[in-house]
Amino acid sequence: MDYLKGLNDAQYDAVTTLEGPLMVLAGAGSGKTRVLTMRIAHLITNLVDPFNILALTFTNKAAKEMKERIAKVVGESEAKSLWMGTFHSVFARILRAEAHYLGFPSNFTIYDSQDSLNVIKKVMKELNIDSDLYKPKKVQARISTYKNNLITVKAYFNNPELIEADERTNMKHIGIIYQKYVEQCYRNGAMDFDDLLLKTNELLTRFPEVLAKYQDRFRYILVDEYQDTNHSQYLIVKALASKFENICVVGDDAQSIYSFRGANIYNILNFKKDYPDAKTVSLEQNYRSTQNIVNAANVVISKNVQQFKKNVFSDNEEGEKLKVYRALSDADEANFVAGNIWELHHSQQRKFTDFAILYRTNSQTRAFEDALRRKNIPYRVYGGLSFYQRKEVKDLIAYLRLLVNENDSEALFRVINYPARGIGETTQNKLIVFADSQNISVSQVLNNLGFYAPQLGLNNGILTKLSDFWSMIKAFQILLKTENVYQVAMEVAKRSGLIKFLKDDQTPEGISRVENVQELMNSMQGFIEEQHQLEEGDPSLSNFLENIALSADTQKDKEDDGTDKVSLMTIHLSKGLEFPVVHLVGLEENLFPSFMSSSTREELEEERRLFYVALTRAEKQAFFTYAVSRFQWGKITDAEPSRFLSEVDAEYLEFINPAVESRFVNHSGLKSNIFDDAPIEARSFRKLDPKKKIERTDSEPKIRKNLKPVSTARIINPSGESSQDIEVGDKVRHDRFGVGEVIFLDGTDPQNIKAKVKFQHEGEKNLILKFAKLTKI
DNA sequence: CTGCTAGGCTTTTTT
DNA sequence: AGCCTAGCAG
Repeated sequence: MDYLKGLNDAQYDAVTTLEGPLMVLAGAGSGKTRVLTMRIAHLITNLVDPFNILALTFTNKAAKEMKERIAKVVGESEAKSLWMGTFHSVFARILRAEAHYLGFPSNFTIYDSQDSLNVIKKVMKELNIDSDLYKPKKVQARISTYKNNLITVKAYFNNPELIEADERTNMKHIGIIYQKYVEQCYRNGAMDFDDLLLKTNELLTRFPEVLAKYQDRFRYILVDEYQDTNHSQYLIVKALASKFENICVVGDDAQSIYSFRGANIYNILNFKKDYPDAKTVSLEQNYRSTQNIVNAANVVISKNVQQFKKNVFSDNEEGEKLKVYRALSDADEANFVAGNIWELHHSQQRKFTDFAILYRTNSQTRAFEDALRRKNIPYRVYGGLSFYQRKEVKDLIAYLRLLVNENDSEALFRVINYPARGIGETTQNKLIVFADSQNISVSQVLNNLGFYAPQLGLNNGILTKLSDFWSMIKAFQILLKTENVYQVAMEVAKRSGLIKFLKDDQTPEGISRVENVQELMNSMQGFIEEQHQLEEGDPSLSNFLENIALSADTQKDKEDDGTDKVSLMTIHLSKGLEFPVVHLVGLEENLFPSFMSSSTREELEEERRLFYVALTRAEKQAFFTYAVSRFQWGKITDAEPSRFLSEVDAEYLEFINPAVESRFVNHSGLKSNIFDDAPIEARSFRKLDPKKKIERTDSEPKIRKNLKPVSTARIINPSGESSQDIEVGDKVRHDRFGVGEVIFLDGTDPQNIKAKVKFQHEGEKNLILKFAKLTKI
């Protein structure tokens, strides 16, 4: 039982309490993951069959990592039969097995948010509902909320309060949209993310024999990140655990950051009510961070009204103060961060993997990518628009989805005229209207085209095109019976004309689209190999599709080649991770806290928890940055520092721009005075004479002027202006290729000079001077 | 039916 | 800045 050594008392308690309900309140950095893994390992060494253990995590990544760690303790073969994964993936699997109970095909398609939004838009169009009044995104959010609270269409229409509420907000058609949307999904043989939970609930409630089966199977249940479960998930867990009550939930109310998708913090706050006999263990010692970091985080989170009393502390060194950098622009901010990383990489011999750049929104990524690239710092962006959400990738996937589930009309109409084959909107609408009128799916119409043709009102030319398209799909389906996923996809890409269509576009974007499709093919081959290695591997197309529907991070894993890279990600994605040095950037009002979340106390508290999560990722050092103005939404916007900065006690902070520090200390109560918008040169004068503040607005145009060079000067190349005279023999630096020497120049037209450069690591390259971003060194 | 352009609109976080 | 749509020419 080596693994029990080195646990503190609370951890030991949590690991060894195997029976009965248990709630582990795990403060940030308190060894939560360790406790969870050890607990599972302990169950298995105490002869609990892994087959009877269900562990629900928040991300697939967390599941994968935990499984690997467990395998190290109890061995590969034992770990294999564990059920571990996200709610969505675990219950998708169960739903496939039991789909017939619910009248769904077992090969149902899983719609991601994008797909479901498309369906909602179409439904609204059919209903002739003004999408200006009913923002599809809002409608989608509303429907999602209903589903997550188990309010089915029927329940909705039986609940006058809900209907009234929607009427009050001028959305009285929500109900009918909801209904049509659900019907359409059903007809398409598709479930959206929320359905995976909702239908599981339906399955367990309506069919006691199914419930009994899974209750017996999952005798020991563990739920990680319990504070982020929604009502629907809560009910599933409760139902499954109700027989044996061996349920262990782990979480931290201070880190609940997903209420926007229905997470209900009361699930954890009320655990004791659900299980009066529940034992509670609090893990309060933070092993991760310095005292300064932990204390600063505590101060901020204490501003929240809604929380458990907890005393998270650190016995680590006091550590450095948290540094604050005030940037002039987003580009300046990014340059500072990149420079800082470079600095620390050298002065402290830190690896690049030691660094994380955390931001509130994905759109902030770009500036940092630019800055890092310019300094030749390797980095990796997590999240963002996933590979599988790219248009060209989704298009090919839509073909594949159609092969597996031909009722999926979302997929069908995505590809029926892509690449263009003369089946336009008019034709498509006729098909939809007709199929609707007969209450059948479009694929059924296409399957019996000859029979329905007279009623469709289409000319012979179009009918031929339709039947050609459909026989192509049918041929693919037959192929699927004998060939593997990769071969089928290849055939689809070729025969559908997709590849040719993409290849015709020789712009850089077009080329990268082809590469992305290639990449998708590669990932299929990877998938096949992987599945063959697994004992119960399933290399089928439907399994492939399920994998990519439920894991936004499949492409991340692939990129995870263990090389030394700086991590860039949203704060949400950083939950559960830790880094020696964290840069928390974009600390500005309306960005963080988000302008979408500053209206109610609840929203603001969630933003504050988000800040808490971000800060507690840091082990040794934390840097805060904010920009005084930011290029965003197509224009330069002035920004004020985030309120969270002023919520951190000054004793934990150190300002890197000295002028700002004195201001901060002097007027720490008056936010508008703490940070000002003036350019640096002006600042030193003003500091002495506060009266000059009146001129503040006058100085704004100046900032703009000053700003531009900062953000663009280094991106835009001296385009042929020959302002940068590069000659043979010069030492130069290139963004991507590093340092090299110019060995040959060719051409007289200044717009078209070619340079042959021998790079230290990359060898010789021919570059067009105009485009290559070469800097003389 | 397709392909192009100009103009309008909306900007969070994710399984 | 990017995405989507409407409108128009071929």
